[in-house]
Amino acid sequence: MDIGNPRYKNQGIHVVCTLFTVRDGEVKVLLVQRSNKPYTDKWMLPSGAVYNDEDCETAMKREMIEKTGISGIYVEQFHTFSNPKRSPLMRMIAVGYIGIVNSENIKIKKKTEKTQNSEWFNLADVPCDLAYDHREILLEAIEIMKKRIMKTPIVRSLLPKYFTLPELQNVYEAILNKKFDRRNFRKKFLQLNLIENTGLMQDIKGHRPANLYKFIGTDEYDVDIF
Amino acid sequence: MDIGNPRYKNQGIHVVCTLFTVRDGEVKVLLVQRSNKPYTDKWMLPSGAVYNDEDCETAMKREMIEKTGISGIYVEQFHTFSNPKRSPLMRMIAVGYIGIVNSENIKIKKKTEKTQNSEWFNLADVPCDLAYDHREILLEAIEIMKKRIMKTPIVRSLLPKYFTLPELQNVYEAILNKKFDRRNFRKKFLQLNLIENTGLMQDIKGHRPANLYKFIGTDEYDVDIF
DNA sequence: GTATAATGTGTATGTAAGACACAAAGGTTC
DNA sequence: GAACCTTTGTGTCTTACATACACATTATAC
Repeated sequence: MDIGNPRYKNQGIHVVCTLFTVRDGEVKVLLVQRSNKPYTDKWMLPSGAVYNDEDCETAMKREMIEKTGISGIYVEQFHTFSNPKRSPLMRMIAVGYIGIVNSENIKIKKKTEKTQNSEWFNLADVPCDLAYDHREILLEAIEIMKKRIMKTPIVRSLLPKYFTLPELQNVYEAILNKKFDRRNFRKKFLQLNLIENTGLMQDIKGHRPANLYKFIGTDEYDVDIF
Repeated sequence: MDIGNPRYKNQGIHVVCTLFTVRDGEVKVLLVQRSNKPYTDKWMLPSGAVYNDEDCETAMKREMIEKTGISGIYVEQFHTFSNPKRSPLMRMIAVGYIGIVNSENIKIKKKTEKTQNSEWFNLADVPCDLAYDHREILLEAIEIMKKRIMKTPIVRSLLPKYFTLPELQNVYEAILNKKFDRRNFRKKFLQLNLIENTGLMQDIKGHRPANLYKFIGTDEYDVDIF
């Protein structure tokens, strides 16, 4: 192999993470605000270079810790973006990941070496002029997340360890932006055998408390609190 | 951005194509045999470097023409492989694509600048010691192809312009390695509204000829005959 | 104890999937 | 041309799943 061939010299590999959460019935995505050139002050999806001794998933998790302080997230690769003009600096492709977390107990870093701020944005409030091609990446991630939400364990990490069926239903309704019949939703989800009733009750005032459920099996996707 | 940082210097981007076909009721994959180091004489999936002025899909199609002479194929990205040790030469990630073609009328190049041979292999006959991590890539591609075969237009390119329903069923049976009931298969496929009866009849001797069908809509995935 | 606010439950209907057997078309053979 | 061979083409019944829909229950607040 002709490593120095100018046709494919100076290529770079980035990872980019679209991290979603649901709070107050709204789907939100985590963005960070740049402090450096290019795209100074623009918002972007958390992203960064892959080191030569890492695979992309490892790099993505390291970047998330460095730029946002969030660790232990479950992510899935969804698409690799390779438009040759996507970065003005150099030839850079981006391997895209999707993640979902329960943001209730997560404190995000606001300021880091390369970022001046970080925020959860409602999808409707995301600025149009994200850095690089991150708007395109985000739009594709939203579509794919909707498709996967019914098919992969991605939703586990959105809920606390114990949750009620109405809470679960609210999450699906927020993400898919549609309403479900309560009886049908419960019937369908329960027969999937993914969750079980703990026998515990929700601690709430003002109305009948709901049963608490938990996902059957692993707790491997628990999110560490930073 | 610190372009010269040794932590992410000298990275390379490859594309790799798992091109399937079905012939004589068997699923086959196209492999090429290397002539250069490393992995001299080993078989591999067609693959190559992405140039700095191309996106990955363009590079993949160019590589296929250069290494196999096959053009005009429809492909879908499926996964990016990034194990830091996957290439012994340098840090190299591979963006993986899946394609399917009707190989009946395709003549493949046998010898090129970097390859000494190319062949369609039955899946059971693929050598275990493919170059790089191509065995792993192939195994993942097979799984994903099986899932997508029912959901994307990928199967269009496997059949000639006009085909019979039994031919279509044979293709699905070969790929999924299971038998379908003829009546149920026809009922299901016809109600998808993807194909239409042309009114023409198959030209065959020895038994009742079948109706010829065609895919509704575009011919955009026609494969050029080289 | 009465009102309020949410949870929890069963049935009936429509739609898609899966199992299953025989007639029809064309060619070949005698 | 009659009988036979090979493959295509077709309908119904059963089962599972998706959808539509209304009322009783549990707790708190007043």
